[in-house]
Amino acid sequence: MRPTVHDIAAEAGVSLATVDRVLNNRPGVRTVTRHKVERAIATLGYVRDVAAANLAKGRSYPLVFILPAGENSFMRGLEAEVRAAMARSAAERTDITILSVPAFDAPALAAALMEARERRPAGVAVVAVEAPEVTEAVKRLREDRIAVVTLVSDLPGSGRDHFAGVDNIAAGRTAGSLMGRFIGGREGAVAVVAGSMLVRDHRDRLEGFRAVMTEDFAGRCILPVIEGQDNPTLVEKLVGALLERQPDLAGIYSLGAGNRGLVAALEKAGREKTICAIAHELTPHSRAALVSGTIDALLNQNAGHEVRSAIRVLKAKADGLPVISAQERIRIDIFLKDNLPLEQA
Amino acid sequence: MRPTVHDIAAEAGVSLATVDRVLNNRPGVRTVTRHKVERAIATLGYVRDVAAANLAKGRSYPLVFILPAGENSFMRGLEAEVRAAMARSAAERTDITILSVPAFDAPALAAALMEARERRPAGVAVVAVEAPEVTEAVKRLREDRIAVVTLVSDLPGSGRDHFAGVDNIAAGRTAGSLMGRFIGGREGAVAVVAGSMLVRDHRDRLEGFRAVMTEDFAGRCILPVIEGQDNPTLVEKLVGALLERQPDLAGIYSLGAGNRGLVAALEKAGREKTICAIAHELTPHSRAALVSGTIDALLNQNAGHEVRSAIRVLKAKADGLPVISAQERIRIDIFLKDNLPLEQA
DNA sequence: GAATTTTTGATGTACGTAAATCAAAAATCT
DNA sequence: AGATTTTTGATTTACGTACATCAAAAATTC
Repeated sequence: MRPTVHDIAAEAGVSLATVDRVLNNRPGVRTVTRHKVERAIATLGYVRDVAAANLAKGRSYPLVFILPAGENSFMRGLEAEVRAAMARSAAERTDITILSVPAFDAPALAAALMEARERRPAGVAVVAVEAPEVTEAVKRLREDRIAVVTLVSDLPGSGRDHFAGVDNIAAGRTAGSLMGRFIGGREGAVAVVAGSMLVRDHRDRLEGFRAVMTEDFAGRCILPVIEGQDNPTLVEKLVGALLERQPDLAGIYSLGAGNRGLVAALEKAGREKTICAIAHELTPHSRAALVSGTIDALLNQNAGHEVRSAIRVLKAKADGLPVISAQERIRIDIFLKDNLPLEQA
Repeated sequence: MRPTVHDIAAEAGVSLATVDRVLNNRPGVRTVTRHKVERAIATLGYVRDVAAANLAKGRSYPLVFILPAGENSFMRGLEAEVRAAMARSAAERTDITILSVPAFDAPALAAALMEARERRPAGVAVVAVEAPEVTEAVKRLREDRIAVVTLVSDLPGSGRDHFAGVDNIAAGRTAGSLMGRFIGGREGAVAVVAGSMLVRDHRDRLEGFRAVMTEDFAGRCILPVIEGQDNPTLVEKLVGALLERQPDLAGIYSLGAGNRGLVAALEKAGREKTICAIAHELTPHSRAALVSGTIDALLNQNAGHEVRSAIRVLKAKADGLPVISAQERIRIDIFLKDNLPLEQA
C-alpha cells in the first residue's frame, strides 16, 4: 500500500509537522533530523499524492501559450487544440491564456515572452522563431524558474525545458524517401517550397530532404528553394510560375504551410495526377487534396498531442515530477489517403 | 470558479446530506426534492472532482489484462507496456493483474474471461479471438457491469465498451498503396503472409490490401495467403519455399507476426534488396530490418498508446465519465527508416 | 388529531496533504 | 546553573467528496 506522511513520521520517529517541514523545505529542522526524515522517505519509497496536495492547496497551473497569428491552417488547428484544453481547465486545474503574435516576427515574440513573464505563470509554451532576442527572453523566463516548452519550432541553446515537436531533419528525410520511391524511374526534377528560412523547422526539413535525395536518389535534380511565407496566395503564384518553367517536373516537396496555394496551382495546371506532391500537416484543405490524389503523402505532427504534451510537461516541471519520455515524443505521422484518421467534428 | 457540493446545496436550498444522496443515488429523497437538486447541478454546471472523490473513497481501479502467451514480439511489447503501467499503479490508483492464455486459443480465452469476472474488477482489457464462446464470455462480463475493452483485435457484436486498436481494413489498404507505389513499374507477383485467419485483425488487413491492389494496381497478381501462425520458424520455412517457387517475386506483405522468419528467409535467399517487404509492428527485430533495408515500410500500432488508452477508457467507464474520442483513436503509423521513433531503453 | 413512517438536516469522521499556531522540550549560550 | 534560542510536537483548519448516524421535521396513514 502507498506510504503516507503518517508512515514517514512513524518510520523516522518524528511528528507530522516535522515531516511536513522537511517535505516542503520549511525552516526549523536540524540537519540530523532532516536526514532521518529523508532516509525514511527513501526507505518507504514515498511519493507525494499530487491530487491530494492540489486539493489541499486549491492549486491551479496558470499557463501561457504564445501562438503566431495569421491564416496558417496548422497554427489555427493548434490554437483550436489550446482552446479545447481551456475548456477542460476545471478538470485539469489549468488556467490557460493565449497570446498572439504576428508570424515570423521575432521582436514581437520577444515582447510577448516578457509580457508572459510579468504574469508569473507556472509555464509558457511558445512557437519559436530563431533570433537572439527570443533566445534572451526565454533565458529570462528560465531565470525566473518559469518552465518553457517550445512548440513545433525549437529554439536550441535557449535553455528551454522541452521541445514539443517532431524531429524536423527526420521529417525532411522521410519526405525524401517517399519522394524518391514514389517517383521511381520517372524523369524530371523535384522542387521544394518552404515558408521561411527564419524558422528552424523549415531549415531542418530542407536539410533532411536534401540529404536523402543526395544519398539514395543521386541522379535526381533538386531545384532552388521557393519561399512562399506560408501564404497560400503567394505560394499559388510562385508554384504556378514554376509549373510553366518546368514542363517535366516530377515532384514537389512543400515543407511549410500555404498548401491551398500548392493544390490550386497544380489543379489549375491540370498536373495534379502527374506530379508527386508531398506536403506537411493534416488540415481540412490538405486532407481533401490527399483524398482527391493531388497530394500523394502528408507528413503530420499531431497538434493535439503537442498541446497535451506541453501541458503535461509544464505541470510536471511545476511539480518537480519526472516526465514520461515515451509519452512525450511527437511522432512524424505519414498519411496516405488510406490511413487518414477520422475527421474531427 | 468550480462549483462544489456546497454550492449545489445553496442553489437548491437543501442540505449537504441531500445533495450527497442525489449525487450518489442513495435512498430517502422525495422526487420533487431530487428534481430541485438536479436542476441546481445543471444550472451550476457541477462536475464531480474525481481526484477528491477517489481520495475520500480510497478508491483504486482493479483492472485485468488478458494477453496471449508466446514469442510474438508485439505481444511481448504489449505485455511490457502493461507491466510499465503496473509500475505506475500507485500514482494512477490502478491495481492491474495480467492473465496469460495460449495464442489463438478461444476456449482458454473464454475461461480466462470467466476467471477475470470472478475477481470483480472495474474493467477487463482483452486481446480477442473471434469465437462464439469468447463473445458469450464478454457478454457475461457486460451483464455484471464490468467494462470490457478489446485490445488489438476486436470482437464485434460482443457488447464490449471500446476497441483499443487500429482500423485493420485501413491498415491493409495502406499496405496496398505503399506496395503498389514502391514496386512501381517493376514486374512480378505479390505474396501475403498472415498469422491466422482466426483473428479479426488479420482478416481485415487482407481485405483492405486486396481492395487497394484490385482498385489501383489491377495488373498485379496476388498469390494465395500463406498462414505462418505468427511463428518465426514456420514463417521462415514457408517464405523460403515461396522464394524458390517465385524467382520473380516483386513484393511480400506480412500482415501478422513472425517477421524474424520473413527477414531471415529474404536475407538467406539474398533477395532483401530486390523484394519490397511491408510488415506490421515495430519490434527490435523489425526495426533492425527496416534500418538495414530488408523491410521497406512498417505499419505500426503503438502498444503503449493502446494500453494507456485501455486504462483511460476503463477508468472513465468505471467513473461514468465521457471518453475523449480524439485521444483514444489509435493511428496507423507508417514507419520508413527515416521517421523511426527513438529506440526505447 | 394522534400515531406512524419518511424525509431532511446537522454533524462527525475519513481520505492525504498543506499550512499555521503556540506550548513544551531540547539545545545552545553566557 | 540559569537564561535564551531553536526545535519539535500536538493540534486545528482547510480542500471536496464519501459515508454514516440520529434527532427533528415533514408527510402520510389510520
